[in-house]
Amino acid sequence: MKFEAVTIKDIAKELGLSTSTVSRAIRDSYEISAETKKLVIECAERLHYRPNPIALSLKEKRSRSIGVVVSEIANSFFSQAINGIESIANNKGYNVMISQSQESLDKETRHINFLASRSIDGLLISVSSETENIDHLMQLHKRGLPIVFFDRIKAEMQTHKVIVNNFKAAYDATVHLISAGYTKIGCLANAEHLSITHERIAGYKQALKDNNIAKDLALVKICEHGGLAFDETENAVNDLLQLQPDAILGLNDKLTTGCLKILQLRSIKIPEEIALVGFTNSELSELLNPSLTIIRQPAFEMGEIATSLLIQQIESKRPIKEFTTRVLQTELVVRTSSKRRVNGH
Amino acid sequence: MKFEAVTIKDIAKELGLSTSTVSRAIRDSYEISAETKKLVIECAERLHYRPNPIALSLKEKRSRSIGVVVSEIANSFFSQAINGIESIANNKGYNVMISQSQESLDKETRHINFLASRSIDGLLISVSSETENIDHLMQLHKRGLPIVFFDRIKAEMQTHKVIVNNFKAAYDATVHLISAGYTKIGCLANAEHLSITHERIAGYKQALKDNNIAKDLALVKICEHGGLAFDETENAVNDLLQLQPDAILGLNDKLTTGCLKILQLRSIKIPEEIALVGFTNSELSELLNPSLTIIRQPAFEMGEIATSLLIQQIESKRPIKEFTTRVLQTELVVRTSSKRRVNGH
DNA sequence: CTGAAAGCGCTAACAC
DNA sequence: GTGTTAGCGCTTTCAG
Repeated sequence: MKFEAVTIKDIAKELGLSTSTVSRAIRDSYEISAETKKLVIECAERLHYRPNPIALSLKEKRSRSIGVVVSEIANSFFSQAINGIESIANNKGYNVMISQSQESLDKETRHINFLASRSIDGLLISVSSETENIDHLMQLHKRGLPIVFFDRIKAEMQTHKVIVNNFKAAYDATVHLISAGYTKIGCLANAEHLSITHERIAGYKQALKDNNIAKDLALVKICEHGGLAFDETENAVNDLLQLQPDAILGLNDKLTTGCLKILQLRSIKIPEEIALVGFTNSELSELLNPSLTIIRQPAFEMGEIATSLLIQQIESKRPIKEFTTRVLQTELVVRTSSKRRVNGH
Repeated sequence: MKFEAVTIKDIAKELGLSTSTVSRAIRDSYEISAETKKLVIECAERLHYRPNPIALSLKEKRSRSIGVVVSEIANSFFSQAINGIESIANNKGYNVMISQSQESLDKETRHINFLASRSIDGLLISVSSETENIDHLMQLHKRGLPIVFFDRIKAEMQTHKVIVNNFKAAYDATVHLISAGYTKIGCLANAEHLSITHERIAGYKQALKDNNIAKDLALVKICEHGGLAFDETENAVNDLLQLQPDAILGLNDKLTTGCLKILQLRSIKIPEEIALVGFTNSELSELLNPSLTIIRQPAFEMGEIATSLLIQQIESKRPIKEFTTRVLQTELVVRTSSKRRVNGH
């Protein structure tokens, strides 16, 4: 059940040439006569010859492919980012190998090692919500694997990073809620050690402070699994509801939609009884019931930029010492779910 | 900027052994003394040695990895299927390489060739909506690459296939609409030559026939891009609306949600003015406005089954001659968007 | 029990 | 202009 490819050797045998001649002819080397070239090319076509990149990788220690690790491809933010990644990568002749950590450090580690050992030329990663320690990345990085972080970054590592202004995004969303008349604003966040989590929580808190609203720490609920475990989200929302907030801010995609679902299940009217605003890139957000006020990230663009930086680093002759952190802006799209509150209710 | 991995050679040098001894020690060969083994293992750990699968692939002509090609990972059906694929594959020690064709034959072909040349052991594919001719697949298949189709299959190729009962799914959905009082049912379909398209259209037509509703061919609108090009969908829906249907059946995910969006834009009330039912696996379908009546496919399970069949074929000693086509059942989830019609309107 | 050597597909000195 | 050879990392005869 093995599948045997045509090799350079087959062509050589067929034509009574040496493998090196064939190799050179195929790569259009100046040392080969036009005649031989024609012969070789013709024969290669006839036999459906395809160069074996595995052999190439072995030899050249590079593969013109880059690896991507995200927590979940079903997440619209990540699938859009991946599209951005592919658009640049393909454009520059790189292939993209995608894998998902499912928010598990173990899976993340396994995928990264797999990718690294398949001799990818570089890695794009948004770490899992379990990833506190990044030894698994550090090791590869020290050995020279170019790595670019996007979205969920780790400060410890000296590399290029592409993020959004999470602080401002959460700040603006919170201010929007406040100015729409909401004052007791709950917050659903994922794992605490993630960069995006504390930046977003910080923005939320600052907005409360700037508007003289006493911050109540109980109103911030952490979901370690970032919404992937529905039970956890449900408990968090239920706990939050005990405190009778008049609005909820979802700090990521799955938490926001999960919250919406729970509120619907409990027949809680949005925004009459409680307002809902959240981070999400889902194209369905405006079609939801009610249409959702969201913070949208420039996912596609983030993918593009991260990939450009990565490829630039891969192709640079000298080791790069100066690393940039690109910070993009988010967009607040106001819809029904955070409609201005009429007084009293 | 190259990243040098620790090789068996480094260990050999470190310990003053030959590479073959190290190789055998690492693979726990009976020929190696316990002492040497301990030494080698210890040293390998210390240097963070990882075997190089590229070298292995080159040698063994297999890689314990399988390739997956789908049209779009952002599609909930496919992302769920991929989760099913990964669950089985990882379980059996295989890695999964995912790529998306974006409904483009060209991209599909490039990805497949890339995967094949990376010496994947097998391929799982749901073809793009542009894929009529499958020479690119046939070639690899003839040379012995195990291929399993799922979802969008091609009859020409003798392989395992995993699909749902598309005919019945569309039939049942149409009957449901009819019995809810809708009689002029429009239909949004993707590229005509796709297996899923004609099976679903056939089911739709049969349901009309069985209920003595004259079928009006104009009510079936084809979208070549399967909903990926919003303009195309918009034109199709607008054309359809000219004919004043009282219900629309969306034959895939993007077409269904695209249609919902257009109806909302035009402030057409669902289901009062027009009912909407469609194929989708999105977890948001019940949260939409209105909550959507859907046909849900067992995506995860399809991924699992397809992967089991593929791995079984990969690991089979003798070439497989008998191929199965597994047909799973879909589920019709009735919600508000196809609520029973009150007479007159 | 361990080492030397060949070979997987390909490229790149180095010959001639 | 073309052939020979070594080597990328690893396994696997075949010798010792």
